[in-house]
Amino acid sequence: MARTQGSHSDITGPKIREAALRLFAQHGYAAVSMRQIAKEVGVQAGALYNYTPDKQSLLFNLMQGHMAELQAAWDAVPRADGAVERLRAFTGFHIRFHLERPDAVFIAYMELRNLTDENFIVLESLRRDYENGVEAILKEGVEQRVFRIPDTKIATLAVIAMLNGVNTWYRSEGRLTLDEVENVYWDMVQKAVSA
Amino acid sequence: MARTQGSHSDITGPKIREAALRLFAQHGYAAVSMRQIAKEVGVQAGALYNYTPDKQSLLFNLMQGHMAELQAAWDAVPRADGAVERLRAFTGFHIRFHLERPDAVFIAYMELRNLTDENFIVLESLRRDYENGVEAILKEGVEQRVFRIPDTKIATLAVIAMLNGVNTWYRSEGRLTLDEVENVYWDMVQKAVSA
DNA sequence: GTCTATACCAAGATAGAC
DNA sequence: GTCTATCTTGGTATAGAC
Repeated sequence: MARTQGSHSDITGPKIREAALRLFAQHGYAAVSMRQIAKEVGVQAGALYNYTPDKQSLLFNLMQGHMAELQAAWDAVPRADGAVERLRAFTGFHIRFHLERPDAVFIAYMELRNLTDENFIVLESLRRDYENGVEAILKEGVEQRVFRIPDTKIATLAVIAMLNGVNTWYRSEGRLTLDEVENVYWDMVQKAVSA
Repeated sequence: MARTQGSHSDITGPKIREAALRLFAQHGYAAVSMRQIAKEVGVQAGALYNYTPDKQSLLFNLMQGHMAELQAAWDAVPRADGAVERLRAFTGFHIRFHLERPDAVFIAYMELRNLTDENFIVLESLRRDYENGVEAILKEGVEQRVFRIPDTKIATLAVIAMLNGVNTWYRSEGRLTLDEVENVYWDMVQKAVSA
């Protein structure tokens, strides 16, 4: 018979984060109760408070962790030669990273409004850092005369918005492989910013 | 002294829709209570139920109304000559229509998960109709050899995702006029699908 | 058509036993 | 670290008076 009591701090913590991530993505932060999360994990609601001071912190930590991972992963991608190749690398990276974490991505974009003002500022700053990295590539390409872009800030947001769209329709069982998806988007991104 | 009781059916109905639209967009459907909506309108919570059978119907009607308006407005745009001009017309239409109704747009994309299964199917169908209209333009352009698009379905979603992005950053007091925004996006859209 | 009052239920969070 | 039990608040929705 399974134990229903005892210490499980090393596994319960991650399980709570996983359950919260999935449930928040599926139903929305406000629509998910602490009791629901606890049920998924297999503990009572009160036990959650050994791992998070409150529901808001749970959300914030998930979002902050996602953005930190995103930035760290992009920073770890080897710097390619020239703006065109760097943009191509970014396109592939961004698509793959996002497709691997649909829940975290969805939450990071959708639950900003449910953050406290304090937490919101932190997330906005992380998002801006990431965007600035992309804009730097576009600016570089404009200087090198390989891109022609009326407004690099808007183009940055447009490229990211376009790439994020892949999460709304891609299914791994679908007709296209990841490589094909990447190529289709790269074709569009590249032409969109081309000189 | 202001009346606190009496009949106001002709103004209360629209006021409820406006308040719900704004509050849902700002905080999310699940996070907004009927009491909050009532307070904005200036009535008691119970009075809302003279206008909607329940909270879910209120959301559904807002979303359905928005999509119906969107489709009707696009259908009313005069059909331009050739795929390129039609796509340009679409780009301008889509940007302007969406910027005029940021709250409704936000809800239409974000609150799908809070619809009942039945209502979700209806909305998805309306969304697909709209997308198909865009894809038809792209296909036409491919046939006429003015566009070169590896996958018209993906390109449709990519173009719409890119254009929707404008709602996340545009402010009417900002440095760009609507015409300039339109031109910047048209430059990117046109190049992205170009042959 | 709106009010007040309320039924009923579920939420977040805490206390104290084990 | 988890449990059970509970406090307090606020949710949707309804009933009946005006």
